Amino acid sequence: MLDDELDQAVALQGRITAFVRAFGLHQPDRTPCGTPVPSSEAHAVGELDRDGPLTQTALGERLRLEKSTVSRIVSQLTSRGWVCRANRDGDGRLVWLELTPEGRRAAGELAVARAARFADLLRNIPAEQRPAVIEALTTLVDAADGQPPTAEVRAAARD
Amino acid sequence: MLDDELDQAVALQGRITAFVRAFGLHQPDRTPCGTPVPSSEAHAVGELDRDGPLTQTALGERLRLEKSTVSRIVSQLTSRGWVCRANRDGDGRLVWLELTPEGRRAAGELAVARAARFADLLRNIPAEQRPAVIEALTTLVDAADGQPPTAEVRAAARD
DNA sequence: CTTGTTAGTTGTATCGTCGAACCATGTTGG
DNA sequence: CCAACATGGTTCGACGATACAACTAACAAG
Repeated sequence: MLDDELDQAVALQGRITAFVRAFGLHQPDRTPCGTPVPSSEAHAVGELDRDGPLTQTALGERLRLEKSTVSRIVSQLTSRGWVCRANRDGDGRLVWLELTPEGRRAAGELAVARAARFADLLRNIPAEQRPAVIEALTTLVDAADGQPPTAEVRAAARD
Repeated sequence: MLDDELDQAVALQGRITAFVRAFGLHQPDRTPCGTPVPSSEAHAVGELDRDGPLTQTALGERLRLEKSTVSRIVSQLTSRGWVCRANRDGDGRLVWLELTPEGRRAAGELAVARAARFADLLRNIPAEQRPAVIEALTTLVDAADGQPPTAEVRAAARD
């Protein structure tokens, strides 16, 4: 590995770390809404709002979460009355998740709150640099997708 | 707000969300090392390794964590024998944190492991785009710093 | 109908963080 | 000089987020 590459890797690491801290991704953010909503639930609701009814595994793949974790999140959402678990005819094992009208309303409010947060962030980026930043993030996501931190990878990395 | 800006905000949000998921920032990552080290401890050690002895509040500011959280992390690190708490002469309230030789060794190993992770990421970014990505992240950190998610801000956002 | 697979659930463990209450130790103004 | 305030840390209790393992129910083949 060239020194130049090593320098770049170090820089990348520093920037990402700094961003995580500066943007508060560490913190157990209670997303604002009528009642405070845990962010994991907010993510799930957002996904269901965008991509219609999903099974739990499908939702888990989108969120990159373990099925057990998804099951718990969904339980919380149903007890909130935002999601309904349905067994459509066909495969009896599948649990189809769909937002209730309440859930759709909540999803809308959450989307607004989130948008405001990101609009603030955007406002602090000089206008002429915005496209470049968005472009760069796209590149970064693609790069991260190339080395998905699945359970196997993480387990291997631990050894 | 212009529609264009709104579109950009939505794009930004999507990219950041995608990156968080793709890079696994959600997951309780046990950083590899001799023994698995919780990532919060790894961050603290890294900071102490870079910026010499620090007081706990100083460390907390760097990590953007509450003093109670820092106290707990430091306790774990001292019980690991990686950090020593010292009371220098002067202000008797201050607790100065310094890595032990063991701690410095561990910090080195952790740095290597982390560097490998980011080198992998870098390798998935086309070489000619790397400087642009790093530059964009710098811009993003600055933007995030402009609206630091401190306790007051988060509390205000909740209301 | 037995064997194997797949979708979800539940139990257990760990990590990560905050806020409030509390205790020292300093600092400052009367 | 001492009372009142400020500051750095610690402890306690709570909650969020996640994983893995063991289990059940439903399906799929042979």
